[in-house]
Amino acid sequence: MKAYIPNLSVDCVVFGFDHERLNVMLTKRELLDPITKDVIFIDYTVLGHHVLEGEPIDDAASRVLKHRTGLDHIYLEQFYTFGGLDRMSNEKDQMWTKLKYPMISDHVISVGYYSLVDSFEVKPDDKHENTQWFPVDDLPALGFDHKEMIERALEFLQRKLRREPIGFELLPEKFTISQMQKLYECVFGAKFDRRNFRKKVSQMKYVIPLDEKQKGVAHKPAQVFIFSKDVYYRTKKEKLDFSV
Amino acid sequence: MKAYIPNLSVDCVVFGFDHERLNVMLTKRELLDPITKDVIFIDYTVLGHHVLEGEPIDDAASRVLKHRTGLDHIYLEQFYTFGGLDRMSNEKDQMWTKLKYPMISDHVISVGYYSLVDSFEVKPDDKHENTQWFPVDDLPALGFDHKEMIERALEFLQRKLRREPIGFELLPEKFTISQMQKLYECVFGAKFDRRNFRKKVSQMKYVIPLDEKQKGVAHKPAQVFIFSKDVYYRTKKEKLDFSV
DNA sequence: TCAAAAGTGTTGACATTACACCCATGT
DNA sequence: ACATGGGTGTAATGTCAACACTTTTGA
Repeated sequence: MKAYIPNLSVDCVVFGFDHERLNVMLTKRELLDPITKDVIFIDYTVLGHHVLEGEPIDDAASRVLKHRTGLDHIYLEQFYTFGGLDRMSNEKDQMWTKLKYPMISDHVISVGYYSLVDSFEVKPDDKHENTQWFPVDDLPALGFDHKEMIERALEFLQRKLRREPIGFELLPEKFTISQMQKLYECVFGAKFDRRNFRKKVSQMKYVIPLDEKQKGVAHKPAQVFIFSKDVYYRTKKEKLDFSV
Repeated sequence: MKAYIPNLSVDCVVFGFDHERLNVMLTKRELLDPITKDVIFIDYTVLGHHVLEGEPIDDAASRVLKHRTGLDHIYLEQFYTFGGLDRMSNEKDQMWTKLKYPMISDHVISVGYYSLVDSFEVKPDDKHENTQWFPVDDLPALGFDHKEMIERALEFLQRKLRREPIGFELLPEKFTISQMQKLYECVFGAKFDRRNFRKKVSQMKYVIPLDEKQKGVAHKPAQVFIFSKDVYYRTKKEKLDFSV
């Protein structure tokens, strides 16, 4: 077991989509009085851990994800590094740190990553105790600066999704246009016109219809699509317009 | 004098515009054989330094800038954190580190910032020895992973400039549309149509014409403009289109 | 008077928006 | 048979790209 770098951690904001809402995976943090065993506070944090000596930070982020969710080889991207002094300055965070990690510096820099998964692949009640999904627009009390961290991750995701087809990481392999539209609406917090959305999607050559329809739904079954990374990379070209 | 955090540094990619090209400020790094005093190698690095204990990383970046250029209160934004193991793996970087900073870990995480200044405000031959401007499209040999760092900073700058009017940080307070166009062309590495560019600029309410013309130029003198941050913030609104 | 950059409008192609009706399925 | 979401086209508007000539100054 290698030693931790005392003032460097990674935090992963794991986004999941359940075809209704955009969710974030959070871990319960419960501080008990060491003597009376009373609950001092309960709140939640994103998944994080200290970086090990000699460990590349990207690997540290993968390690955290793997360890806390069992997931491997999923979309993971660094978005921002949080290094203010105030990030641990709440009273409860101070207590938590002193009681649980007395050897850790009170100035921890944290490299923020975000990750995209299909919510259905990670069940909230799995063996991963104390870890569950919360809708991004209805978050519980959060520890440290994790509220800001989630907001920033979401902005980053929005900007990225405007430029690149990463939304498919949040969808099952086979999906319908409606599911895709719902996803975009959740991420951007906006409504889109159904016909215009479909028009746009039909111009994306890398969203490919299958010879397959939805089954078991009480309405006209929808066409099923897959995303082809391959076609995407072969057909993409840079746009050079500048705006604002 | 506070202690450094041994494996955490900040690096600032300082961009400057001299109305001809986009430049980066680099420091000469010269390694001499400790016995024979022969030059072992010469190359350049961006401006960086270790973070101090208890110092917010944004402050560390400002400190580096102030110390190395004398500049204060200039545009400064974090863009990416570099934390691979290979960033110091070149033989020359290893030698440099062993000879100059033997106490430093060989796994240093570096938070990358970029900064925007008007090149004319920082003269390359100032008292800031060993620091000079290089065109981004004609860089010398660079130490560590600083080539990748500059490329990434430039991409980041491009994306930011598409969204927000930060180009004015690279221009003098009063500027002409041609200077502005040249800047955009340098940053994006593209040519724009003069009339279309002017049309676009004239829609930007925050680019305000002065009652003033260029002087001493051997052609029709150009209208002079200023940028109003104020007007920008009052008139901006989010765009919600998603592309690709 | 010449060289050099400033300034100015129109057109066609394309993308974006707004909008209403019929279809296939399960219950 | 009905409720539910699936699927489709057009017209109006806005945005982008391409393009050539006249003006003002200093040398």
